Amino acid sequence: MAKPNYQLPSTNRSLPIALMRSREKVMAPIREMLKASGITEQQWRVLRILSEFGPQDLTEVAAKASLLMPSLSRIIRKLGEDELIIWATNPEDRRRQTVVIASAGQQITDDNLVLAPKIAGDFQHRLGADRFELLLDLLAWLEQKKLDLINI
Amino acid sequence: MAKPNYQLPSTNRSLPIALMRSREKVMAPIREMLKASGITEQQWRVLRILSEFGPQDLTEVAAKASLLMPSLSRIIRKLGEDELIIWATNPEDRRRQTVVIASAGQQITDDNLVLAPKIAGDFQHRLGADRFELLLDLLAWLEQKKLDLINI
DNA sequence: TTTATATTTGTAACATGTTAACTAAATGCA
DNA sequence: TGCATTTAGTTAACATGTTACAAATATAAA
Repeated sequence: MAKPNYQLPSTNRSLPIALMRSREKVMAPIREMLKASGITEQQWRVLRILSEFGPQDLTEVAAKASLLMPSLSRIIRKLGEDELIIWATNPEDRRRQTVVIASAGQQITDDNLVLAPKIAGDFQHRLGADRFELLLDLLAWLEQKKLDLINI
Repeated sequence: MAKPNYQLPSTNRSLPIALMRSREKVMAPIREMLKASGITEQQWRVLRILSEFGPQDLTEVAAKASLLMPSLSRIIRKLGEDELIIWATNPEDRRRQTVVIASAGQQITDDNLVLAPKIAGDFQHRLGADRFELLLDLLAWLEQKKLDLINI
């Protein structure tokens, strides 16, 4: 057993942990809302993207939903089994799977679109519109540069 | 098949998605670093907390690491199998499991504490110290109030 | 003391995150 | 054309996230 080192930096102002905790807080009411429809947060993201951007291939969905392909692959299979989406091989490039939202999926999307903006709006109201936009900008900056470990 | 509704709000300025993407970017180099030690991000959080705050019960670790108990339960079992931690029933309250970092776990913690602050520092430098602090403050504000769905 | 309740942890079941390996199809090029 | 390379997607394996439920222990109330 090692003697603990009490000199470490505190986790309290850790950016990764702060991002994770904030995300939990933001997602909690959304998950609560989606429970009534029997879908998960990720399934909701996929349905919303199909509803907003129309039929598209899996790689496009993955990019827009920030899902890795293996996750999306399972999600699409589940959504297909539940008949919330329809998907088929693209005849012009038979590697591609083109996905379309089905009526049951559109219904779930419509149902939740009443409440979803109100939840988002509550967080916006909590911070104030200006600070809310500032937060989104700061988060976007984090993504801009590609981190190179060698140059740290 | 439903006709897609193209009137939906864009996902581009969605706070949950922005938080998730930022977190991915921030964690990527940390995961890269930890790969050399053969531990995951969550295992690293647990080790770091045990190193920083000393021996403590599982519930305390879960709160500090923002892990749910079922996840922590599995992580602790794995860390124990790998002999990175030691844990035992608290004799004063035999429901409690008190966990202590082991020497191998302390070694991993020490190894990574050279690089971890540099990775964090890179993001801080990317935003500038002031904006970095502002970001942490904004994230903290998100968590402050408890959201009540009924009052939205 | 006995019963009821609360607390701490564990387990199960299912969904997703992550990396690696793989298949099939399309593309680039000698 | 023939063949290597690239691209799109799937599958496998393991770890974690999430909810629900169960078990053990401690504490409060009757």
